[in-house]
Amino acid sequence: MPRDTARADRILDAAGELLLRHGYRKVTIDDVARQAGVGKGTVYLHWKTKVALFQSLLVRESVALVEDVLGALRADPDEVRPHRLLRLAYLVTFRRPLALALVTGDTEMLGALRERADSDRMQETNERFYSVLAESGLLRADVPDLAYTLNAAALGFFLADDYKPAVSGIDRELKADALAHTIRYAFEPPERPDPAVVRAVADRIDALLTELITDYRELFDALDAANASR
Amino acid sequence: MPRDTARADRILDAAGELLLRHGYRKVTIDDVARQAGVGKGTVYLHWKTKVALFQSLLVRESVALVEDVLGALRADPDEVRPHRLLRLAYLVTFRRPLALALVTGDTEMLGALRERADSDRMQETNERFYSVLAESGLLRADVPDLAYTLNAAALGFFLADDYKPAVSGIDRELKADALAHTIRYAFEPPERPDPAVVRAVADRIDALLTELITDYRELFDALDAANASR
DNA sequence: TCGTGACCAGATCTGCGAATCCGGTCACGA
DNA sequence: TCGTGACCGGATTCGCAGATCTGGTCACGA
Repeated sequence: MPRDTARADRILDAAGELLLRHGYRKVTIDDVARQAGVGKGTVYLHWKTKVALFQSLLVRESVALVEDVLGALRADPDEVRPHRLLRLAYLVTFRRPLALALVTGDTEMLGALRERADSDRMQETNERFYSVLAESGLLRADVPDLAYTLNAAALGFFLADDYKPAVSGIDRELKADALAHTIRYAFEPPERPDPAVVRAVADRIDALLTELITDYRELFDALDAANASR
Repeated sequence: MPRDTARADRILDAAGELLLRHGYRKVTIDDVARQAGVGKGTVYLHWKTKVALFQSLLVRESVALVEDVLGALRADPDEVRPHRLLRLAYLVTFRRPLALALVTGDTEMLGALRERADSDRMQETNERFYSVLAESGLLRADVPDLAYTLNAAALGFFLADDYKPAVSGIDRELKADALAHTIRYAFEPPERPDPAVVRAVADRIDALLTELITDYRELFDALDAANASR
C-alpha cells in the first residue's frame, strides 16, 4: 500500500508542467513517468486511470488556490468583504495557470476532464457560502438573483482577456481593481461595515473554506488508487 | 448597374436564415440563391465574394440592432442612463441571434468573418461614446479604467449562459435586470440624475448613434459590388 | 441590358489499409 | 513487497488517390 506522498506529488508536478506545455491530449502517461523519474507502472500504483491522475492534479490545484485565499483572509479579516474577496480570488487565479484553465473552461487544456465530481457536500458548501454572505450584512439586500448576478458580473473579468484583447492592455492589478470597484458598489452597502461584523463573517467564511478544503482532500484521496484494491 | 435593393434584401434574408440553421461553412452561394429565388450569378451581381455577402448581412444586422436601441431611446430619453442603455442593448441583442453570435464571437457561426473592418470613424465614434457618457454626469467619476471596467462587467452577462448553464435557469428579463442592477450601482452616482441633463445627453447619444448608422451604411454600400466595376 | 446556370479549377472530403501511438496490464527482478 | 518496462490491442493518425463540392466566371438567351 504505497502511501508515498512525496512521490505522488512529484508525479503530479510532472503532470502539471506537461499539461501546461502540451495540453491534456498530447501528454502521455509515459511522458509523465519519465519526467517524474519513475516507471510507467509506478504511476498506476497511485492512480487507476489517466483521468484520475489529472483530476487529482486539478483538485490539488484547487486546494492550493483556496489555501492562498484562506491565508490572506487570516492575515487580514477585512479580505472577507466581497469586493476584496473577489479581487483576491481573481489575482490568485491568474497566478495559477491551471486553476485559470479550470474557471475559463479551456477545453484544449482540460480534455473532457471538466466533469468535476462536485460532490453533494461541495455543492452544499457553495450554497452556504452565498447564504452566509447574504445574511452577513456585507452585501446589499436589494440585489436581484444574487447568485446569478454576482457570478455573471465577475465572470466577465475572468474572460475579458480572451474576448476583448483590444482593450486589455492594462496591468493585472489594475484589472483586479476594476473588478473590486464593480463588486464594491454593485453588491455592497455604501457605508463601511462594522469591523466586528467583518471579523465574525471572516470567521464563518474561514470555517467554510476550511471545510471546503476537507471536502477537496476527501475527493483527492478517493482518486488515489492505493486506497481501493491492493 | 443593379440597385435593386429589394432583391438584395431578399438575398440577405435567405443568407441569414441559412446561416442560422447551418453555420457559415455549410452555407453555399447556390443555397442562398435558390432560397432567394434567383440565379447564382445574380448574387454575384450584388457582391464580389461570399465573405462580402455575409459581411453585408452582419452590417445590416448591426444597423437593425442600433436602430432598435435608437427607437427606444427616442421613445424615452431616460433609456440613456447607462443601466437602462445596457439593459436595452442586452435584450435587443438576445432577440437577434446573428447579432448575439457577433458579440459572443461564435466562430462556428461566423467563420473567419470576424475581421470587422471597424473603420477609423467607427472606432472614433466608439471613443466619443465613452467620453460623452463620462462627461455627462450620468456616470460616477471614480470608476477606474472606465472603458475596460464597463466592458468586462457587462461581458459576463452576455456569456453567462454559455459558461454557467447551471445557474442560468431564469428568465431573460430577470437576467437583464441583474445586469441593470450591476451597472446602476457600480457605474452611476447614487442620486437620480437631473431630467434636463438626461435629455441633453440623450440628444447627444442620439446624434452619435445616428452617425454610427451612417458609418455602417457607408460600410454596407462599400461591400456592394454594384458600386465598383460594371 | 440584365439574369442565368453550365462550367472550371482548386480545395475539401472520403475511404481505407498501413503505421504509429498510448493507456493499461503483468511477469519478472531487485 | 515494491517498482519496472516490455508487451498487448484498441484507437488514432497518416498517406494518398479518387470523388465531390463550391466559389467564382462568362457566354448565351430573354
